[in-house]
Amino acid sequence: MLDAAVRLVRQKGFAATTVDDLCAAAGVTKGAFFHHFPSKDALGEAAADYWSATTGALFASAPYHAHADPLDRVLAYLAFRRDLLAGDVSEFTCLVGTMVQETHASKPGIRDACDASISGHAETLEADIEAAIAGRGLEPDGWDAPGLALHTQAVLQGAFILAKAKGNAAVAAASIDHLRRYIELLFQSPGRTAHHE
Amino acid sequence: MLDAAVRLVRQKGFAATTVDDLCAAAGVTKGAFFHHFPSKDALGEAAADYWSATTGALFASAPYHAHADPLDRVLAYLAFRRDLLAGDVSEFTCLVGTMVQETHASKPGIRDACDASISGHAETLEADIEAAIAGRGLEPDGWDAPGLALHTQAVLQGAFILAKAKGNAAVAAASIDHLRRYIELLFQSPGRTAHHE
DNA sequence: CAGAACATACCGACTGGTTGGTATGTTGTC
DNA sequence: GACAACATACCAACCAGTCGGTATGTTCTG
Repeated sequence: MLDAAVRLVRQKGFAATTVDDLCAAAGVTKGAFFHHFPSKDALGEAAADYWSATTGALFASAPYHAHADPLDRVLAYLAFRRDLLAGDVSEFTCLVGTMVQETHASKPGIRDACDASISGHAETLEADIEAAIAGRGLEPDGWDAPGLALHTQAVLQGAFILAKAKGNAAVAAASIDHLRRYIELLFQSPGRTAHHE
Repeated sequence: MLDAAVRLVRQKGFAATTVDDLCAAAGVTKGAFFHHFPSKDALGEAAADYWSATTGALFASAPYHAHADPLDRVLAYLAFRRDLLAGDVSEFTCLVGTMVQETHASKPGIRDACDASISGHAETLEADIEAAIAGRGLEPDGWDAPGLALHTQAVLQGAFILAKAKGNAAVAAASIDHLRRYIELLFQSPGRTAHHE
């Protein structure tokens, strides 16, 4: 049922997804729906939490953590995100990024659940960024690890919007490449030679 | 009427904005609405076009074009975008970015109008980026001016999503700062000293 | 210039279908 | 038989869109 919600909301948005749609897609009746969720909004929050849990598990078990160097882990994370851009647009875009656009002003519960999902995911990057900063003796001027972690999420969310507008993943991949280039440049101490690309 | 549409859709999204809402906000009757627009979807397309026109005029007359150096114009554009992050979230976020999320799969007309708005705006940056590349004798490796222009729009759109999730503009400003830093690093030839910041 | 014929802009009650939600069964299980 | 997990039937509110009608031009014709 939550899977159906994720699928439909990613395709049509939250407001345009009706409870009847949801029930039909999940193969349950309306009675069952309202047995489990007190309202459609509650389903929205539950879907956001479910999204946090499933994507959290996906990223926790992803191979990019294996790299010894923390910066390599961050760059491998981006490569992993890039590899996920496959299939139809609605299959790789972000549920909570979509929902928060519609609900940010009118449904605080859903908005907060979406924020928790995005911010929580960003936090999983902070330790690696922090370690990369410390490991290279960098002294960031005007930025820090939490801020850079959030910026990566902003780039990804924006990449999804462009992909939706253009109907293809290529433009999103290009933005991720720019983000990778940025991080490489950031962590290139002034005197060092460029990374091999 | 189009102003009311922009305001309401930015607040609630396209699907959640009803024609009656629109009429009440614009002070017109339903008869008048359907006299001017054959359908709600047509209003959506018209609103996207109106958005292209009004934002186009805003940016065309903005002061950032005055700089002599093309790279300075690009950086001043970003400073201008940063300055626009004032007031309520729904007052500085992007209409077409919001609409395309909901309509990309089901309403091709609106999606294309949104794409035209974003892509058209990105194109206004291309000449300056191109001139900055040429003026510095840069030989971009793996990127070009149109791609970087689109990336700026991705960052801005993503910044808006984070601002909506967190309910404040600060996180969006931070992402624009990262983008500015990226562009500064990109245009810093390997041997040159860093820009004053 | 008078007046018929037509066009445009608008009104608001109405409609058929849809919406989120409820009230009341029925079924399976401990 | 008690209680959770459903199913069915239903409702009032709401939705986009329609339709008959009006008021105000505009154009054409003699």
